[in-house]
Amino acid sequence: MKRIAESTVRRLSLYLGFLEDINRRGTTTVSSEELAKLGGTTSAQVRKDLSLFGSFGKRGLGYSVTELLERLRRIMGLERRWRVCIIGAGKIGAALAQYEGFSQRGFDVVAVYDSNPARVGEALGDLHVRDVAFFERDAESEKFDIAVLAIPARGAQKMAERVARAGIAAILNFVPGQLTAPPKVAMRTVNMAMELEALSFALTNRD
Amino acid sequence: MKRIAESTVRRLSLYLGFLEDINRRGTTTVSSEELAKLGGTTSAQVRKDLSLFGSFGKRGLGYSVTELLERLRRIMGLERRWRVCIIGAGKIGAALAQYEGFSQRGFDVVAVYDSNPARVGEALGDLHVRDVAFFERDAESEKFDIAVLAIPARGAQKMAERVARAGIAAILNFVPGQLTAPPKVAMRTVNMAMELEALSFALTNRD
DNA sequence: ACATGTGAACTGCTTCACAGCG
DNA sequence: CGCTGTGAAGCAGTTCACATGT
Repeated sequence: MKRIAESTVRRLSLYLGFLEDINRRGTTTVSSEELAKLGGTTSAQVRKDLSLFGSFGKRGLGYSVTELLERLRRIMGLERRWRVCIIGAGKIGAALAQYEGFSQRGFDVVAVYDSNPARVGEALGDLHVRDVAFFERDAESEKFDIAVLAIPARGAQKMAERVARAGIAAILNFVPGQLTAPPKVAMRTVNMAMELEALSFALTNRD
Repeated sequence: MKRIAESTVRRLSLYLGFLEDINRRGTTTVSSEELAKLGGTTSAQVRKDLSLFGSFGKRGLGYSVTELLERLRRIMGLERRWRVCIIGAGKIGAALAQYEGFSQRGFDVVAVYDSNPARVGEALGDLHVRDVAFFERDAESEKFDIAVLAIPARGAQKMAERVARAGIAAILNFVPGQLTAPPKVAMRTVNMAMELEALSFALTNRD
């Protein structure tokens, strides 16, 4: 399959959200123009994005909401559920562990780890924090698909490599600081400080 | 000033982080090649990014770490500190309120709001949660620069408009769902579900 | 008539390659 | 000589515009 731009993937994810709303409202048909308006883009962009994966619409009419929903779910890999482990039970890790939004979208947080003995055993929702020493053992039996890294920068690179060695091919990275994805691992980084700095830049350099 | 691409801003923020590390180590000079390696980009890209704002380097030698640090801080608007309020004291809002990374980078969380009476008054670090009914009154006297929205999707658009009307020109948006930035407001969105979906896509469509 | 699907044109970011200067 | 700064070239993503199918 041809390479898909990251911006396209982001938009597909957006469209999927819109379609879920639209479907809940009982609307059965949607045009590229309507999706474009919701997503702040153009109808041509929507059609181009979808056309990368096939022709799902009916000329003169638009797209069937349920059909497009199903197609997009398949494209995004959301026909199945994903097993997520969180590494780091600090403020952010703990908040993520209890965030309901994940399971609603098909991601089940099935384990939380920390290296701090004071935190091990602590309850987070219906999980309890495990010692990260057991991470490799568990990864083998529990088949984690995605690891969320929510630990301090120091030691994070080592941990990322442990994750990769344990056979996990995707990392969601909340580490504040430099982290290089191990080979063959898909990584997405969320860096709060960087987002705030972008706002600082925008405020400082407006018009 | 000419328009700066979002990708460029993200990289400048990265370079800034690297320079802080490098400076802490006592190194005084850095080349575009070294910054490129740290940031996973090319030396030409680094030079191009910096050249958008001036010529800070010395040919044959590289960049003075302290000078480039100062220049970048000025460019990013980080010579001053920014006053941040958080709206929503749920899991994510509470975690953000207590996240030390913000103040380290120049962002002071000075207030947290919630609409739920059960949460109002609760202590978060050395702040206590205020009733969002007082948001407008406080915004006037406390001069918030940036609002972090960490509330459910329902009602978020209204809240964004209250933020804008209160004269705050920047929003960091953690709302899971559609949110349109009010006119003249700079907004950055962090959507965890979208990041996970991008990983799902990558895992499903690899090679 | 209407909205999709898609080559072609366009825009803008990235990479190249080298002149310029310490 | 080495590394920056930068026009020019290359490439990727977006927008245009229209032929196509219903």
